[in-house]
Amino acid sequence: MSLTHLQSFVAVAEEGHVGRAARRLHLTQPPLSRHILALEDELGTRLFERTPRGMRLLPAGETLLCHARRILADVDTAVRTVRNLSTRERSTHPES
Amino acid sequence: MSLTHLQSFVAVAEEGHVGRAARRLHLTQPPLSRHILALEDELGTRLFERTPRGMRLLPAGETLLCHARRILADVDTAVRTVRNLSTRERSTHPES
DNA sequence: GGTAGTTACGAATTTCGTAACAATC
DNA sequence: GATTGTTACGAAATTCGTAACTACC
Repeated sequence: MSLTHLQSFVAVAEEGHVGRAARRLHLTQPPLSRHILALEDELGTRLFERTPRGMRLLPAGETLLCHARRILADVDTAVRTVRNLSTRERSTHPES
Repeated sequence: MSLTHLQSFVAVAEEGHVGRAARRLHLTQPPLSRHILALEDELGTRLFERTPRGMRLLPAGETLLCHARRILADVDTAVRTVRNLSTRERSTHPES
């Protein structure tokens, strides 16, 4: 499980389409498809139903989507918090 | 930023020592040291103070530690939730 | 035949571990 | 000189993209 896999998963879930999600992520279809397959393999269950139109979330996928969004948002918050903290520290106590 | 980097960070923070953290993670010191340096580089700030005894958390590191623990716990929960869900599904609706 | 996802496979990138280095007691 | 973290660098593993394949209308 990696953040890259989770980002890929959310993009495919939101687009319902590997091709569009790949464009959105500036990737090609095959690696993105592999991310989803790896995730399904690791979790031991299918996350999407493959339809002729694209990908539709299955119940396990719906559940993962909630968790994935929260995790990715928390990572974003963590990065921005620590960055802001260090910026403020630098402007308050300049060292040079 | 990757989950591997966050795991490495938490281990070093808890052990206060790259060598011990490396043993705990079944890794050698250099890659682990690089994980911390990469994290510090990405966040634009030092996370640890290097002492002759080992590594001591700086304020930015304390902040990140809270976020990192929560993120890693959420990932663990997500994996276990989806896995349990699929196991229950399989025993309730056997397909073969 | 067009649209979708997947597999094969070689190239590029990343990440690892050994060895050597630097710094502090 | 012993203990700590870091840098150099070649080897191993991962991940990418192109091309070819499969499946469904």
